[in-house]
Amino acid sequence: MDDEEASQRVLDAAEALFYERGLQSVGIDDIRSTSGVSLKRLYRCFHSKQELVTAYLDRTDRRWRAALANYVRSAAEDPRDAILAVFDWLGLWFAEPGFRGCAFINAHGELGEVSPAVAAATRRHKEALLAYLTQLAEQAVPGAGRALANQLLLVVEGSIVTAAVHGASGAASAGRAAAAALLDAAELSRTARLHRD
Amino acid sequence: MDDEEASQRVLDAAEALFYERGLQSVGIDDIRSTSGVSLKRLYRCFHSKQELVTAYLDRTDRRWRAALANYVRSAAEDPRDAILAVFDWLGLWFAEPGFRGCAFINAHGELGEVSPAVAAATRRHKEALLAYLTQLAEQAVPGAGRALANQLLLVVEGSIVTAAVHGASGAASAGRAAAAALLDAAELSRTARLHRD
DNA sequence: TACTCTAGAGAACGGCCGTTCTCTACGGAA
DNA sequence: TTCCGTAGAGAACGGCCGTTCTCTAGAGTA
Repeated sequence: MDDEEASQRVLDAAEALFYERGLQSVGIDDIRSTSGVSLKRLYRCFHSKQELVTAYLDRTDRRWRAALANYVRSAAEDPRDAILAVFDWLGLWFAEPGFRGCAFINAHGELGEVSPAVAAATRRHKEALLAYLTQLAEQAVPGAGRALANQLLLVVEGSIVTAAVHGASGAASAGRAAAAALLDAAELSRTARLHRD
Repeated sequence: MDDEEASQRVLDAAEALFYERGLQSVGIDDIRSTSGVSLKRLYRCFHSKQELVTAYLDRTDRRWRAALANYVRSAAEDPRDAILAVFDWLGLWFAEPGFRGCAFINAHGELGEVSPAVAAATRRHKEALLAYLTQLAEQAVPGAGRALANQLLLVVEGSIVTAAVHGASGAASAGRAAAAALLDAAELSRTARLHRD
C-alpha cells in the first residue's frame, strides 16, 4: 500500500466518521482503526487533524456539487426542469442511508468562527452553490436569475436542514413545490416587465 | 446569592458560550468562571453538563418562539402581514451582534444522533415552529395552510442558515420576497379552487 | 549471512475535561 | 466563646485526545 492509497483510505474513513458523528466527536484513533492505516503513515499523509478536516470538506464539496450537476444535466431538458431536478436530486440524497444533512452546515454549526478554516470552506461551498443556482435561474428567467437564485438557495438550504432534523419525508417535495411557485412568480413578473417596456 | 439566582447566572453564561462556540468547545470551567458560580453550587443546580445543555436548549426554545410570536402579534394587522412579519423579525435577529444561526441546527449539526437528547430537543423546537407557521398560514389561506407552512418552514430555515454562513445581508429580505411569492401562489390556487367548485 | 532502511504497533507525553473530594473560612446558634 | 453546618476555592482523579517517540520485525541489498 503506497501513500496515495493510504491517503484515500484515510479520507474515506474520515468522511464516514466526521459526517456521521461530527468533527470533535471523532478521534484520530477512530480514523486510524477504521482506515487500517498506521498512525505514522496517517501523520505523513495529513500533518494534523485540522488538515484532515480541510481535506474532507474539500473533497465533499467537489463530489457533492459534481453529483448534483451531473444529475441535473442528464435529467433535465429545459431550464425550468433543471431547477426542479435539483430538488429531485435532493430527494434521492435525503433517502440515502446515513443521510445527516449538509456536511458544511453541520461543521459550521459545530465550530463556527472557532475554526476559521471550516467557516471559510463553508462560505466557499455555499457561494459555489449559489453561483450554480444563479446560472440555472438565469437560463430559466433571463434578467431575474440573481434574485430567483437567492430565493432558491433558501429553499435548498431549508430542505436540507429540515430533512436532516425530521427525516427525509416531504422536505424535498415541499422544496420542489416551493421552487415551482417561485419560478412561476419570477416568470410572471418577467413577462409583466416585458409588456410594460 | 441563592440557588435560584445561581441557576440563572449559570444558564446565562451557558447560553452565551454554547451559542458562540458550540457545545463541545465549551468546558464546565468556562461556564464557572463566566457565571462566577462555584463548581460545587453549579453541580448542585445542574447535575451534569448534559443537563445544562438540555436546560439551555429548553430556555432558548421558549424565549425564541415567544419573541417571534410577540413581534408578529404586535407588528401585523392581517394574516398575510403576519407571515411577512416573521421575516422582518428574522432580519432583526440576524442583525443582532453575535448572531450565529439557529442554536438547534448548530447543536444538531454538531452532535446529531450522538446525543439523542439534543436531537429530540431540535425536533421539538422545529415541530413547534412548524405548528406556529401552520397556524399563521391557515389564517392567511384557509384550507391550504399545511402545504404553505411546509414551504414557509423551508424558507425560514434557509434564511437562518444562509444568514449564519454569509452574514445577515439579504437573507431575510430574500426570504420575505420568497414568502410573498409563495403566499400569492397559495392564494391564487385557492381562488381557482373556489371558482372551480 | 550481515547490514540497513522502513513500516507498523502501540507506548508515552502533555494537556484538557467532567466530576468529585478536600481543606479552609466564616456565619449563626447555644 | 465554642460548635456546627455550609460555601467556596481549587486540587485531585480518571479518562480521553492529538501528536510524537520507541521498539521490533521484516524486506531489500551486497
